[in-house]
Amino acid sequence: MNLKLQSFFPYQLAVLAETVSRAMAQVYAERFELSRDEWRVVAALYENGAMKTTDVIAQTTLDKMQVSRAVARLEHDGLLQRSEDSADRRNKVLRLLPAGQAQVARIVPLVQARVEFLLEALDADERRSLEALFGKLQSRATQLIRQG
Amino acid sequence: MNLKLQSFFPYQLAVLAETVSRAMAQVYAERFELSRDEWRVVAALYENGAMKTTDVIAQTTLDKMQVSRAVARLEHDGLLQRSEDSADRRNKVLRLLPAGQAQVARIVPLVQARVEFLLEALDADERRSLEALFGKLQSRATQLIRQG
DNA sequence: TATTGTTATACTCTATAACTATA
DNA sequence: TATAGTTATAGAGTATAACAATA
Repeated sequence: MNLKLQSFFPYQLAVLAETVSRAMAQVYAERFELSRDEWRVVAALYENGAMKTTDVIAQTTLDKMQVSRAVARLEHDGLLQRSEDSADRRNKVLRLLPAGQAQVARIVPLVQARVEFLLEALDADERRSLEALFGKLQSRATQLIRQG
Repeated sequence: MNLKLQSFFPYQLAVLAETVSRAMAQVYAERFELSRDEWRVVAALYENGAMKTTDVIAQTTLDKMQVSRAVARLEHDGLLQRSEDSADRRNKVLRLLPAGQAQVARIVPLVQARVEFLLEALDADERRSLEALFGKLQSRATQLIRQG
């Protein structure tokens, strides 16, 4: 193994993720003024319909504070609605408003086109292989963190 | 393509990179109190010996402000030495001091062991393939950013 | 005029925990 | 007592640009 940053796996991964993340943020942040956390929240709601805050947290890798703040801003901007869950009044149920739906509907094809552009570089085998490699690495990295 | 975050490529990549990055930071940050930027600077100097600031910038994806601040703290902590370049007195030449060398020498094997643990999940073919895939994706992502 | 590196400033993110309300 | 969600606050990181020294 080589410490030279350019060939050091964690460095390559960090640089690639940062680059891809910026390429996506050029769409949802620069053109649509959403933060990354706001984008994750609306993307989850767009895909799943109404969700409880706890489920959004589970699906987005955001913590409750990040979701709370993203939701407050999205509600203020009229993109989503927050309502109580009659089954357990500690929960909040989140739902995109029409303006939010429309906003996400404008963003999604642009973001998908960018992802497609990235993945065009890979054939079907390579895409499958990438997915498998990510799965293995993710599970090992999670193990490392747990061990501390 | 699927917008569902869990199967959305940029999301998987961001989560993986974040996890790996934390696993590495557990070593250099929690045990050795270096920031990510400081770690990149000392790693580059450890690998290459004395370097001009501009070369550190080129090799670390950090900008001049990040390097300037990282270097100021590393110098304050007695880990590196900053001196002038007689050929062009605008440049600063950076060099690890013995204390810095020793510090990095303690960190490197721990970090390498963690990377080895991650990559153990992959056979030789898979490692090569990962490297190739990263290269293709990085070049496409950079293209996207340039286009804006 | 352009480049290297430092400093200033404002802004955003993050981490931790205290707090309110419900259960 | 425990959980869902909000608020407070301090610290870290980021972005932009002004600036001094040198070329």
